[in-house]
Amino acid sequence: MNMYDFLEIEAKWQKYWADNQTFKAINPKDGDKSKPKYYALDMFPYPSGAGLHVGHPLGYIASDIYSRYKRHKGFNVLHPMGYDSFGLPAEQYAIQTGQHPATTTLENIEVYRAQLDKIGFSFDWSREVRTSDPSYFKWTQWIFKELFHSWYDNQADKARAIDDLVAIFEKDGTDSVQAVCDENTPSFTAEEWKAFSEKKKQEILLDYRIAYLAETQVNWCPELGTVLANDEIVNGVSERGGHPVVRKKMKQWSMRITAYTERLLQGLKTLDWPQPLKDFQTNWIGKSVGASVEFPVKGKEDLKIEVFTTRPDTIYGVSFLNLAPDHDLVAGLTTDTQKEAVEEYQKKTAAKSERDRQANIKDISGVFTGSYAVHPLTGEEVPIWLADYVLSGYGTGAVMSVPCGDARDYNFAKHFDLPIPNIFKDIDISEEPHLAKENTYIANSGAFSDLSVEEATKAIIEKLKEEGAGKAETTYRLRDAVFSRQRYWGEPFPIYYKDGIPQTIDIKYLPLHLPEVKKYLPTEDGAPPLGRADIWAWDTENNKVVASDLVDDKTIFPLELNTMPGWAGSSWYLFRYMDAHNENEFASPEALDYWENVDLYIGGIEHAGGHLIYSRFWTKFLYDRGYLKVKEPFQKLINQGMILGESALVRVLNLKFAGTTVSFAISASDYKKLEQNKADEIDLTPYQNHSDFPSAIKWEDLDKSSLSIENTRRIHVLIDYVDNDNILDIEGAKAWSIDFKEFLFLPDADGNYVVDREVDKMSKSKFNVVNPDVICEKYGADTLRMYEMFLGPLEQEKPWSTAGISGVHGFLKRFWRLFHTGENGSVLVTDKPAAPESLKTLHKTIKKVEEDMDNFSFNTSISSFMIAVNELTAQKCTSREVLESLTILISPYAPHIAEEIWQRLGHKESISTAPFPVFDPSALVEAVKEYPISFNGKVRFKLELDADLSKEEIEGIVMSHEKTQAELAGRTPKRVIVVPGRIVNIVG
RNA sequence: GCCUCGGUGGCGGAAUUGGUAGACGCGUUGGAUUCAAAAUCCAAUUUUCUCACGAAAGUGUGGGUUCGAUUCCCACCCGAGGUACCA
Repeated sequence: MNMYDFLEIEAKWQKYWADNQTFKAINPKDGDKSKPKYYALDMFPYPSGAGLHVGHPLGYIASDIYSRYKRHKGFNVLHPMGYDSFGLPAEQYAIQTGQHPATTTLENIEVYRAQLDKIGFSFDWSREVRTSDPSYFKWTQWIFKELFHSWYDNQADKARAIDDLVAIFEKDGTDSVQAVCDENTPSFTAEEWKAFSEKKKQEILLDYRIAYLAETQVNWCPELGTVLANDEIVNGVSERGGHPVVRKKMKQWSMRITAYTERLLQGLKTLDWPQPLKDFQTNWIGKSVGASVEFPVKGKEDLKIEVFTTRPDTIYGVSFLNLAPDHDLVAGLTTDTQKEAVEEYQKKTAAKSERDRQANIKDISGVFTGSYAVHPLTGEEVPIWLADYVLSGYGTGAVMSVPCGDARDYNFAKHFDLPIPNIFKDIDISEEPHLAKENTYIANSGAFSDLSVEEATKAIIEKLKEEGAGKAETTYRLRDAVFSRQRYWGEPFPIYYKDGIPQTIDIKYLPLHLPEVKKYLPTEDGAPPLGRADIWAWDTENNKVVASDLVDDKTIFPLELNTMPGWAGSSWYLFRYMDAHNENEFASPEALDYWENVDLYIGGIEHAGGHLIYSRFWTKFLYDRGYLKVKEPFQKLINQGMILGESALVRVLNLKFAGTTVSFAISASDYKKLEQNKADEIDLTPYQNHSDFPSAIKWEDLDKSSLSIENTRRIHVLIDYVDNDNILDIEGAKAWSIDFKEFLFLPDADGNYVVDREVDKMSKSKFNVVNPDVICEKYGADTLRMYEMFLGPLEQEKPWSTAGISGVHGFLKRFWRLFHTGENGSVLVTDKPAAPESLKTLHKTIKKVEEDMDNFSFNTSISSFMIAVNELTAQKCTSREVLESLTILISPYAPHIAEEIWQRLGHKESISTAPFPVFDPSALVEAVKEYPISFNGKVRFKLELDADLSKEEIEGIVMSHEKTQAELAGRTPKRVIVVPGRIVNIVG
């Protein structure tokens, strides 16, 4: 009786929390900030059809523990959850089945919710958001409109309303404007501006808008029928599905994120993010500081080659120029004698895929154009070459080659026997180039000789400026973000086209709902799926969507057919949670002011280049336009490590006989021999004598060539059929899957078949997925929560293994029993003062748990809980004070059992309202009383002391102690080192 | 190549302003309880030598600083992840 019945307890409290809205966060009235706020957020999931496995909740459990801890600490905690519910898988499924993506998405969300609920999270579900919900994407469309109606003013270094720009144009034309805009934007006077037609004006403004429409080179994926962002492409193929991607020019919506490069970079310094993630974003933005330099072409004075360099100090070391093979000027530079070679080289490079170029990174190739450039400072002639290591997409697509100071230039010069002038003082470059900048002085550089690298950089840029041959310049790798997707299941743009010019739809008429289509594929002539919609035109008189064939381009106009990318909805969702049901604003200023930004954000590292950059961009934009008071969305961020699955593999060898094949499940040693091409060492008698070997097949017919690694494969088997010694339950596996039925298993001498084990991402195809529901049913959610934390540090990748779970489960049982020491297992607590040793146990645990919380080191807290429960059990502690405090400490980790015990102790309120116990150092005084003493680092003995004494006091006691005196034997020590609470060393 | 993180028992992992390395858990071994099993409890468990008392070595390798180094410094080895002809 009174057993720890976790199933009943957990169901009971999950219902209680839901019924009582225990975790509903309140937005205080009138901006009352007397209670400090804390915003803990998880990266919201895309609800896929596969449901959750034990890896998914890891981060949620961590943020939940921290949220519960913060509630105990008196914070007003916002801890919401929602779904990133627009996305490709639902659309692919719709294409295959014809089912509307909204339907499947809804079903998946229900499965997710049921699974999440079983784990006992303290989410405030009243604030749930779904990016595909019209009440949500209304505001995504609104933000797009704001981006469309904004431009970036470099002088103010912020985004401003486009109306401001129009006013400036009307007053001064382009003269006083310093904006981030398209390269070929024309200059004009105020008069010229006023004279422009409305269409012309709109076209010009489009060059300035932050959300703009432009003909851009995009990554087109024919297989998926859509463009992809750079971060959606991995190794030249699409991240999803692995389809090939080609470059193509298309008219696309883009986001002028490049306006924010510097601020995105600077902002990183203010964030408490993991270093690898910051480094990733720094590289992704890819800032290079240097100079652009113009090299006139000899004999063609109108032609100038602009190069970008980060090392202007080395300009006297230039011995040739290198252009990208597809550089615009190549045709004009090539002489007749070199024409054939150049064209062949261009063809060769163009044919190389991204992959080939990466694979052949060591191959040096290039071709001379026949032309020469004139060095802007020395006037010397330098040959112009083409090389495929120069990329047209970066910088100016041309480099000044300084072989003595750059590895690629050096190798190139050696390979083609070009001169390698040395411009470094006292440095030998005969074997390798000199790349370092530190302690380096320039030589053979005219007036700049003897300057340090740093001095020379400045002086040479100055000189180039004087000569009109160059200027200081900074380039970035980050490009503007393509914002159009040729998909159905995404946010429609609030845009229609009048005379080819995009117009926005007023907020009053938003959201613009997705139209119904019969098929979710692109149209036959290549338009996006929305091109199939019968009702998809905008009636400007009645302000509503009408049938597409009514378009007359007078009052009824075509609507945008593209939809927004996945990152649109996820870039601002953190703000919607603050005021999730606001129908008039994306969130009220009061709510935004109160909750500010996310204090703790937990999620995977895979969003480093996408979501986490875009959402910083939008936050800064909304800040510029006065909607937000914060400049960054996520103050602290933790990347939780993935939980991996352990999979088991059976090695199968297909032996071919005349006309048929027999599949053997072979031993690891035979497999290894095949791998090492030592097939002749394999003993074939067990194969031949296998009891199930078909009698109809003659062994003499064996095709010897089938004894090779090519005829093997490894097949995943459900891990449940494998024991701790990796021995396979052959009968079980055969009954489980039809594949295994036909294999002839070759057991070892002891009759066991041993499988290979591998640790890998959890996936259905590997049969290594562990479902949290199963764990909850067998051990309970509290055990699952604690065990996931106990596996190891949060940030670390770790394999899931059910082996250790009994330890945590056993702890919860002992915790339960600690209270049920009364007659017949009833709860027994007393109000008598607690024993000092019990107080010691308690306060040492409080201290440790608080420290662990500060460090997000949840795994070590669990160890101290285990120690505490063991000690208190041994002490037969029944003190209410001690046991209640301990329950509060444990409750963030194991909330269900804590609530149940809390109630059994006579409390009416949820334990989540209880204050966190206060640490009392005096309870620990006795705990630290042993000081080992050493003399000359050799002799040591222990001395019992009281704690909380000063160094001097301890030293006095130590020195006068008889043991010390005996040890010293009349000698005087040189030094006595005292570390309070630790150790005492006496140095002779 | 570069960047980042890491390397501690049979396993997951503790321990950092330098202070008794191996907490806690798993596993293993032995024992108690039981007719038996499950469950529970107790004890041992870094390695080597020793019947034992005990001794020595020991945190990837080699050096260094220090009375004292898993921790700090230098050089190297190995592993994981990321990234790249980025000028």
